[in-house]
Amino acid sequence: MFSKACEYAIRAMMFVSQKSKAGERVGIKAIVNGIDSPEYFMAKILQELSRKGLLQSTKGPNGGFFMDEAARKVTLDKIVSAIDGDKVFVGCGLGLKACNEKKPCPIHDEFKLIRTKLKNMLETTQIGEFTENLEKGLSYLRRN
Amino acid sequence: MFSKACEYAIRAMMFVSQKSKAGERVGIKAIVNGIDSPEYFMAKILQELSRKGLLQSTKGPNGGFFMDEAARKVTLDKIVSAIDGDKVFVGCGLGLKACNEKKPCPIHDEFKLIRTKLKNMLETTQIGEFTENLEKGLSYLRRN
DNA sequence: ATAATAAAAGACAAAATTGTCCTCTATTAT
DNA sequence: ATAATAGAGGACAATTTTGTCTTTTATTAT
Repeated sequence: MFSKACEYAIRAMMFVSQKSKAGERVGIKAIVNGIDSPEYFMAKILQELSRKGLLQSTKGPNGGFFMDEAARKVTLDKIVSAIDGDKVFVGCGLGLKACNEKKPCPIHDEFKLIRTKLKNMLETTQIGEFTENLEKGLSYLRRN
Repeated sequence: MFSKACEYAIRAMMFVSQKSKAGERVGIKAIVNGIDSPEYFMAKILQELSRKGLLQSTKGPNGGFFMDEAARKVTLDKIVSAIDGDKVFVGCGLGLKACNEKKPCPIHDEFKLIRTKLKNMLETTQIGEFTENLEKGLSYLRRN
């Protein structure tokens, strides 16, 4: 569904969002430890997210990544788009380039419905929504 | 969503199903031409599908692939499982190994809903259902 | 018998994705 | 000034996926 890079991105954003709400900045090491992802790969992904303005960072001692209130309201589809592009949202389920309303593939309509649901879910879910459950230990971000 | 191999598999099955309904057997070349897929790669995929009993084949002159009535009633999820395994149906949206009801990832429930819809669609769609629209030219299988 | 075809297996190549490492620069708190 | 940290870029390796090619065998219609 999503690429590994995208999965890491989402989890990292959730992690940073949680810490930011508590007023903390988090370094790459802390993030990597918090969500159990590969360090250097994660660093590149965070740079990309930062470049696209989805999270903030400051250099120097006590620097690190953080998210202001606006960033914590960013919806999941923005993160997915930033890392995976729009392929999750636009491609044909059967890989047909020219599949569209006029020349639909056989599962075009059924597939569209699923995709609309997914899109809708991603567009209405803010990254900051998970903080509470994470704090309570009702959901979690590490992979093991 | 699906791998390329899986997309080819589904399209090939639709194609063979259509031809079989008309009483024809189709060789690999005809299939490759009919759905615009890479020949040798397609051959391996068809062998796999054949091995798993999702379609039939006969050797010799006028041999080729075909699907009996039972095969044409096979649902899409069987094809997906045969080629991609169950990863579409079981994995966590965020790539967490241990994500489950007890220790859900933050988007566990939302994601489950989407996946259930997809699963349901695949389980209730028979490969032979598309023949009519294909015949009428209302949907198509080539990628260009 | 011959020719046509799928089955099978393996080798290989190309491309994409994932992951690691290194170097240098910029910024900032102390 | 120094140290800590992110940013940037590039090189590279590992892995997975996709795709190509060759050879051999088995089967079957004619």
